[in-house]
Amino acid sequence: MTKQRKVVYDVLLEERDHPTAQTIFERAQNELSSVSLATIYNCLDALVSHDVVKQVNIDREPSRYCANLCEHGHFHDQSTGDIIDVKFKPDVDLTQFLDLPQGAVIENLELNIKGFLKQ
Amino acid sequence: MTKQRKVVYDVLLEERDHPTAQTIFERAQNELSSVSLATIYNCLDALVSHDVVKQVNIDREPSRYCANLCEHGHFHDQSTGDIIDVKFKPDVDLTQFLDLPQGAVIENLELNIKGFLKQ
DNA sequence: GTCTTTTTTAGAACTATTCTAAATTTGCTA
DNA sequence: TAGCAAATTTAGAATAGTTCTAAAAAAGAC
Repeated sequence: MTKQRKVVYDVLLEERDHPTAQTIFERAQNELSSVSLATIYNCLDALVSHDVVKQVNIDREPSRYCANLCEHGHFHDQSTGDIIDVKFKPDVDLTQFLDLPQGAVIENLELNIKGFLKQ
Repeated sequence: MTKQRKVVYDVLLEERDHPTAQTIFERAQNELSSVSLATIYNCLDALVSHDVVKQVNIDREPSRYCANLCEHGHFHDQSTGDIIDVKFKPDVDLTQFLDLPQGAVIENLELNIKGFLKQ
């Protein structure tokens, strides 16, 4: 754990708004002005591959990053661009409502919803 | 409807294997050797924005395209790279199992599952 | 059939991300 | 604490999927 990784992780814990690498870079510079964008990517890769951070991809937009580890989906508000965590209701296993191919073993489930918030 | 758009659409109807723009380009060249990659992208954009074709994005891999219009998710077999359509069981509304933000109006729901097929 | 609009095309440009290679830091062992 | 190997950081170059540009071609309306 280097100071760069700590700063990146702290940025993600601070504001849980699913920032992009570029936004994380800008916030991290406030703590550690010498940090480089390549390092932000390196740190995010390390955190993601150690399952401490989740990478959220919606369409082909820049990846966003999220320190919420419990299983959840994402609601993408198309009027504001905000991304909001969507919890599954207690004890719900979504896969039981799907016609999965025979023998399917699930490693990862990703649910992205686009829409807007009325009022 | 131009001949290029027809060819692109026909390619998608022919083999329902979720090809990338590059693959569609290669297949389209068999029918219309003068077609360009930019045109493939243009045609796909037109088809997608007219809701005749769906664009499927998984991680940050190249977009794939799909002529299956009924609501479904995608199973991404990590050993073969194949993408398999996953139907929802009859009369299931996945959103009723989610804690959506108040006032959420859904325009689009995307479900991507990664894993592999045992045996 | 002419005219306006749309589409196609090739190639340049763009952008998020990854790679490279040198410099620095880490952390182990003594 | 010093020395050393391995890992990490850094700046800048490179990459790759996609989008843009502007000229040529095609489509469709009248």
